[in-house]
Amino acid sequence: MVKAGRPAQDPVRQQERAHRILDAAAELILRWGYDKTTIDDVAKQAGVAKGTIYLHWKTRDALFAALLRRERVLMMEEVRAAAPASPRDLIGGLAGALLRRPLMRALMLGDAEVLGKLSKQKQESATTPALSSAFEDYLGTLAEQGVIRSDRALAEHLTVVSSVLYGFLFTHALLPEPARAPDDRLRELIADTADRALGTSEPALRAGARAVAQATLDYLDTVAEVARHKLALSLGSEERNP
Amino acid sequence: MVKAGRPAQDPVRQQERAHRILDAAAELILRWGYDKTTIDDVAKQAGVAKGTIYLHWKTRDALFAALLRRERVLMMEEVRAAAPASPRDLIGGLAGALLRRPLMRALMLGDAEVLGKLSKQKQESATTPALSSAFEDYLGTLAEQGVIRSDRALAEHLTVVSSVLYGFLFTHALLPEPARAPDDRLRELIADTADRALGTSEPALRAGARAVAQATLDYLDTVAEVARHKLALSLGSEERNP
DNA sequence: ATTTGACCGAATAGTCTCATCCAGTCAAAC
DNA sequence: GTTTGACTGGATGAGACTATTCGGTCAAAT
Repeated sequence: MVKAGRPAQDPVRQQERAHRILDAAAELILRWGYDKTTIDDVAKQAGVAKGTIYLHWKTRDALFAALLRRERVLMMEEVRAAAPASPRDLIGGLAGALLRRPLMRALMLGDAEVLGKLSKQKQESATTPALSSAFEDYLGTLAEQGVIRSDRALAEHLTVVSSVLYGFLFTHALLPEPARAPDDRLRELIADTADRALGTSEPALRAGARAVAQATLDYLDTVAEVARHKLALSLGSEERNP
Repeated sequence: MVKAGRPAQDPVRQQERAHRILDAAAELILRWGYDKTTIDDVAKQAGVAKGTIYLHWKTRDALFAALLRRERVLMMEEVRAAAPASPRDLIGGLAGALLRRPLMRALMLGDAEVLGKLSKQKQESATTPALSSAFEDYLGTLAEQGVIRSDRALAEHLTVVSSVLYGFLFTHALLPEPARAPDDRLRELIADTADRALGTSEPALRAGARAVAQATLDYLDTVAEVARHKLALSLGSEERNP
């Protein structure tokens, strides 16, 4: 009865509010887990009314999907900002970024404590065509420059990288605290293992190095761009179909 | 009053019976899963009375522990029989053997469908000292012969191998059938990745190769022997403490 | 001495009822 | 047009009780 309801309609303010809500959701989901974080909690934490949240997202799940998408964007931008110049740096960057982001880690490890039921769906993501082709382009360039072995199918390279990343992260999470290597060391081990697995570790020609670095950045740019695009859709109030 | 109840006491017959019971348990657990396999089922399948099972194992869990121990023995003997001559062959052999044995796979992947509650304990296994020292000896020899890099702690080598094995197997299991590489190929990828990660892939001197092969077999012998010993304890009617 | 299977009790599964929670809606306030 | 929060109803959980299952025992049979 006190506050007027009309200062807005400004799409910038709307975006800001969307992010405030996501901030609130992130904090609560990390503290209490997905299953125990209610929309009412999020609304209170974000300082908006519950109905407002439904102006942005049609369902609870859409809200959390947006949260994860935002997290992915932040992660990819962080990786990109480090300007990796080789697949090795790229993988190291990804590993480091994943280790540093609890939500991403939980998502990747299928952590039921944090993500509850949400973690069980998550194979919906049939990778966007744009991403596949960007990845293929990237590998193509790497092969041309002779920095990865060409006796293997692209799909196999993907399997190798995924498996190495996943294996180290998971094993790391399972290990009892005392025996665990520090995160930075783990990151090195991952980058090193994946790099050796991919490569003819021939140091690449001077000129090739530039092409590789450029391809790496291009690839990251594409990935980040796609991620941002998906996020943008998730902030407007778009819908996933059932 | 016709048949005496005394033909037995022959420890060989007892052993045979233990194995028959384990065979029965293996078949049932693979068909219906751990949670749904009852002692009565096992007894019927094995053609013995329920009480007889309790002459061999004090609890249901002890029976299944014995089953897994036996599986491990069989697997290690299979790997050993292939006479791997390098860490690469060893890891490939392990991967292949794991892929071929549903119970081992289920155990490794924590497959709740098959192993139910059992899969949640399984961190009881604080590796036997004998195994650790055998492993250290093995790595020591490899380092001496220059086939693995010596700029890394032993524990890290272990982490690397575990992570690679685990990562590939798990990713493999998650992937949708059509996209999955065939088991043989996967085995190659695993062996290759782990080998590159461990190694100075310098081909090792002629003389060194023999020493490496010998060390590999020695290591496997020790592991198999320890496994057999633990199994033997599990067949007698020994007890684990709570 | 060995083996058996009927038997026991603890744990689990099933059923019904009542209370609570919470995602999502919408009429009213601004 | 925008925001709100009381409200709804479907779902989920708590509680109380019964039925069934199954690990483990032991007296009897051989």
